[in-house]
Amino acid sequence: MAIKIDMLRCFAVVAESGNLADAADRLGRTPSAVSMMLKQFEEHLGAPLFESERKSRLTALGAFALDQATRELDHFSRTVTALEHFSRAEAGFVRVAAVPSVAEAILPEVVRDFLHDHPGVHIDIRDMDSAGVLRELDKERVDLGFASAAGVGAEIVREELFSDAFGVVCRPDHPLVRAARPIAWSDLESRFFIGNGICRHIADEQFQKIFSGSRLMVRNTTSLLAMVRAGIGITVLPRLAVDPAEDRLTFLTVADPTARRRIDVLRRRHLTPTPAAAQFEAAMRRAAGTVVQVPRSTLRGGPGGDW
Amino acid sequence: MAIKIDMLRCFAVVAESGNLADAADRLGRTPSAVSMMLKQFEEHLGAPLFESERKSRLTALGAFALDQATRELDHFSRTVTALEHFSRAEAGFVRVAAVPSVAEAILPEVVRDFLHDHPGVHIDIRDMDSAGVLRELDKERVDLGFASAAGVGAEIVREELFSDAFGVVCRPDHPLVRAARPIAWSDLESRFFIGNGICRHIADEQFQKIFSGSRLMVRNTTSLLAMVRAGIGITVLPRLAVDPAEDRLTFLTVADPTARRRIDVLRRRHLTPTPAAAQFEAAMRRAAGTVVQVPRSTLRGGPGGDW
DNA sequence: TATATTATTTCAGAAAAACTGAAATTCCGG
DNA sequence: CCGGAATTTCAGTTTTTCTGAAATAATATA
Repeated sequence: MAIKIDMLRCFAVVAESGNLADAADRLGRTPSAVSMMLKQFEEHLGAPLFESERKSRLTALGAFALDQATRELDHFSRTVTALEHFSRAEAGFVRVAAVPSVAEAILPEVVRDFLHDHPGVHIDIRDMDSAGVLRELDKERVDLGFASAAGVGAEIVREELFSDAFGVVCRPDHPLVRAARPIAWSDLESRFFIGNGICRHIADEQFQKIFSGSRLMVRNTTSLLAMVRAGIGITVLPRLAVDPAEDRLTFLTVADPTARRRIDVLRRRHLTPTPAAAQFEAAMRRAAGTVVQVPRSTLRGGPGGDW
Repeated sequence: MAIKIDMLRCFAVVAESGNLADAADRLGRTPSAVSMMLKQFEEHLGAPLFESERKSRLTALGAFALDQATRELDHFSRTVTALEHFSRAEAGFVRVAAVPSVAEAILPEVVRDFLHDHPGVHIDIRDMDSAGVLRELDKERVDLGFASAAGVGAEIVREELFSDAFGVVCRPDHPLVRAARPIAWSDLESRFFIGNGICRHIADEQFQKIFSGSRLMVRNTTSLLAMVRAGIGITVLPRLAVDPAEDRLTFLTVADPTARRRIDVLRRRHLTPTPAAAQFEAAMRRAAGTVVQVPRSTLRGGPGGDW
């Protein structure tokens, strides 16, 4: 019979206890089981480990074996806990690519809690546009992507994380605010509309006419919102792209129910995520259910944008 | 079920083989046994180790586990071989105390062969008188003693290793050589007898008279033999105290059959020797049987000396 | 796209290993 | 030398692991 970890453990406990009965107690076995295991170990080595039948004094071999066994058991338990921690996502590495609005609106909270719950995990986050997210994923440079990806390749799996409605963003003193009802696209016709990258994908024809007629196009959200705050005009963005705590801006619901931006979780197909990544994805899903105070999308495979 | 070394070994072999069948072959098991063991391991970790059912690509957890398992298996095998080597005395340490004649006549050869046969073993040898050997043994500063120890304490076990006859040592041109027959103690009466520490213990009364009447006493063998070579006189020593290759000296058998010096192997009682020490003792016994060309002692518990 | 081929898993029973409780043995102190 | 305590042995039981056959899944082939 080959030497097993259990033999070493058994021997070490007996050697430390100084007698069989206590050792058996500590091991949760009967003394006879312990005795037999010890005998096996001695038979394997071909020499006695203890001076006499009373297991109090070690032979030279016993002393050497105790030292070796102690080291081995320690090493083994480190290995096991390392494996367990990794598989329970208490250790590991998660690389995330996300579009800015996710990175700014949802990730911070999720990451804070996740780091707290999984002390050994490192997280790497990059924000970029949807195409970039797909590219990173494709090159296996990230484990998880959060983006609005309409057409993804066969190698990428896409699952909806959440969707948020588009709405009109304007100053609180803007005339539209007084309407106190969902805004129709036609309401925007007479207004100064600032175009942006994301609303380009809203399907509605009427809106598209307004969009293509806009005289100002700003691609960066921060700049875009600064323009709106300055009273230059209004724009249309998904809910999450605008900080709700920003009181110099108002987000107005639009009447068109199809105007939603959908964010997917993206993963490489046939590539099991690290346990840490799987846990992170789960945390993101939970957050998407609570943080986003909007109904889930009724629009499948719809358009999206890079916020 | 707890993680076992066998699980790690199984997993590592499969991961390296890239498929079950080959791995099962290498492990000497059927694929089904390997499959089940792998399943157990995965269940313990709670996550898959391989990407698909074909065990070719590892998941992130699998890669991590392979790394850990490889290290662990390596460590484990080192531990096992260390234990096995130690118990087979291929490694270890033997501390020996011996009286000079043993240290000079028998030990060199035994040590040479032993070191050759047991590459990992270290040997420490000290020569001293019998009392010193007992003292070292008592303090557990040596594993093995070779000495003539008449009265030993209860804590020391004594077993005869060999005995050699006392004889007369003189120059080849000494008149006694011409006698060509065993020397009687009476033959020494008219000779210049050089006393030494060991022959003090020869029981014979006639000899004791000669001994006590000697005008020169030399306690160190080397000096003693130098005196004999110089023609100052003759002495009486055990066979092994005189190098047979020394042609400037002759060793003459004495008639008294009880005049033997007995060398014992000494060990501490209730202290199992290290495997290395046990092996060394065995080697000494073999050597005592062949190197010493004298019949075994017929004298039990008899006197001895410090050579 | 169906089919043949190969690889893996599942299942049930067999074999091996480990365990238990009782009895026997050994050891140690008085 | 005896009595109690500790340990070992023994026989039977439980647990674990293994095997071989059949089922299932994946891949290659026609």
